[in-house]
Amino acid sequence: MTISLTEENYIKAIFYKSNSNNIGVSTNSLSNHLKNKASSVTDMLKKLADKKLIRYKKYKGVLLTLKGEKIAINIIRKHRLWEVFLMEKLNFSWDQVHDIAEQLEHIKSEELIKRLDSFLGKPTLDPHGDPIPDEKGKFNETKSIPLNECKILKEIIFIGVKNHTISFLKYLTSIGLGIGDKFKIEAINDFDNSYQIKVKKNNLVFISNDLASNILIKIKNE
Amino acid sequence: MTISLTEENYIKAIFYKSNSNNIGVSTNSLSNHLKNKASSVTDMLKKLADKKLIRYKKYKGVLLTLKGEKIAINIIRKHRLWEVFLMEKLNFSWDQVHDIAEQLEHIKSEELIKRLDSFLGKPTLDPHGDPIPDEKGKFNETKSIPLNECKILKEIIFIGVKNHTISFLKYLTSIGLGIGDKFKIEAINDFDNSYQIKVKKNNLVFISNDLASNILIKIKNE
DNA sequence: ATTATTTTTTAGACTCATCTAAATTTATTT
DNA sequence: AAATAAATTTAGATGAGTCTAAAAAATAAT
Ligand SMILES: [Mn+2]
Ligand SMILES: [Mn+2]
Ligand SMILES: [Mn+2]
Ligand SMILES: [Mn+2]
Repeated sequence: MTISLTEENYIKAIFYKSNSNNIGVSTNSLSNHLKNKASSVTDMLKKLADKKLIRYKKYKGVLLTLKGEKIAINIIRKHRLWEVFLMEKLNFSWDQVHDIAEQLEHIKSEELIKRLDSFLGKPTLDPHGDPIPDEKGKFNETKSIPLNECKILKEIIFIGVKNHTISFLKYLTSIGLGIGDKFKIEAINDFDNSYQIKVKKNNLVFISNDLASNILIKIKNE
Repeated sequence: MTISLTEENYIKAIFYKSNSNNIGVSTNSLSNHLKNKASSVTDMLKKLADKKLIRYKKYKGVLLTLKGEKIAINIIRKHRLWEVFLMEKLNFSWDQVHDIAEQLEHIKSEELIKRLDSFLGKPTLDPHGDPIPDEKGKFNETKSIPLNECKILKEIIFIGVKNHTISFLKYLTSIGLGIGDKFKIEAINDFDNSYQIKVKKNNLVFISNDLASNILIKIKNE
């Protein structure tokens, strides 16, 4: 059975929109995510259900089958491995890799991915701190919290981003923040819940609560 | 103007079928090459002509415009760079790279190709000895002759293949022949125009005329 | 110069992925 | 419990890319 590029993108979208609860993904949320009309989504859901990649009940939302989930995870694996390649080998910046990986993730060759994985040293995290599932589809999730949930002045490690837009990533770069960096919360303004942090020897940086909610961290020594 | 993957494959096919003489490529030859029906080819030729990528006169065959040619050469450049990547960095063998490169050549990012080119050390030849056009589209052709045109017992350098099928490439590998190898013609059988050659310290290998016609060589010290 | 053959184009149909507009179902308010 | 609003599906249409069958043009053979 062959799966088209379009079908792959639907499968991936369903995976991303799936909650850990067993509640089905709604047609509208897929419609928004994929920027297709809801009626187009319905058409595709019927097709994916025929192929046993999803479980679909009219009006009731949709869930991936095991088969569908495997496909989704494999695409994500490919996407993130290519992102590592683009960053580590071709020196792209972390805000440039996603769009190109969106294309590369659809290249069909299991052997290619196996070799790419080895070539890159079997990385476990992509340039944005997201875990790369292994060949069997296992994610190695490191638990993190958004910076704005941290209410104490602590030493912090920056381990991921919730927002993946180019402008957000570029902004973080501009204030000297990269994945793995340690920084210190110097002050929390309890009026607007904004932060002042100090990255290495840089000056203090002001971070709005909105920004802080998209910065995923781990508290040092914990 | 965007060019679809399908259109790219037609443009590439037209480029490959173009003779150095200014004779148009026929509908049937494209039909054979692409394994599409002639009627489908005609449809696409109309579309490509509308986009000014080809010059097309009904019943008269087709020629690439300068614009079309540029696109064709760029696709070939991408294809061959990816082949080098697959072979040099991911250790694929020369018979495995083509099919994957057929997919990779359609990835759209000029920046990606620029960086890939640098990463690979700006190679000028692909794994099959074919020239890689530079950023400006210039090919650096090295002149070669098919082995079966060489009628004297000489020292030879193997510099390319005319046939790119997996089975042919695998066979060459099995007799110890790889691009750049030097070998000596030990005998030419004038009954069937077959060859006996000696690769390095290996035993003698018998090469049929048919095989020899697909082996591109350069005579050593000439 | 006709006739026959081959090549190419046209006509009409199909699948995939999408859309708009209308109908239907589900959820929310009164 | 109706009425209203929101979400979802159905119906019908479109463009890209393909196909088969038939018509037309170009070539080759008599
Ligand atoms: Mn990404
Ligand atoms: Mn990522
Ligand atoms: Mn190739
Ligand atoms: Mn090649």
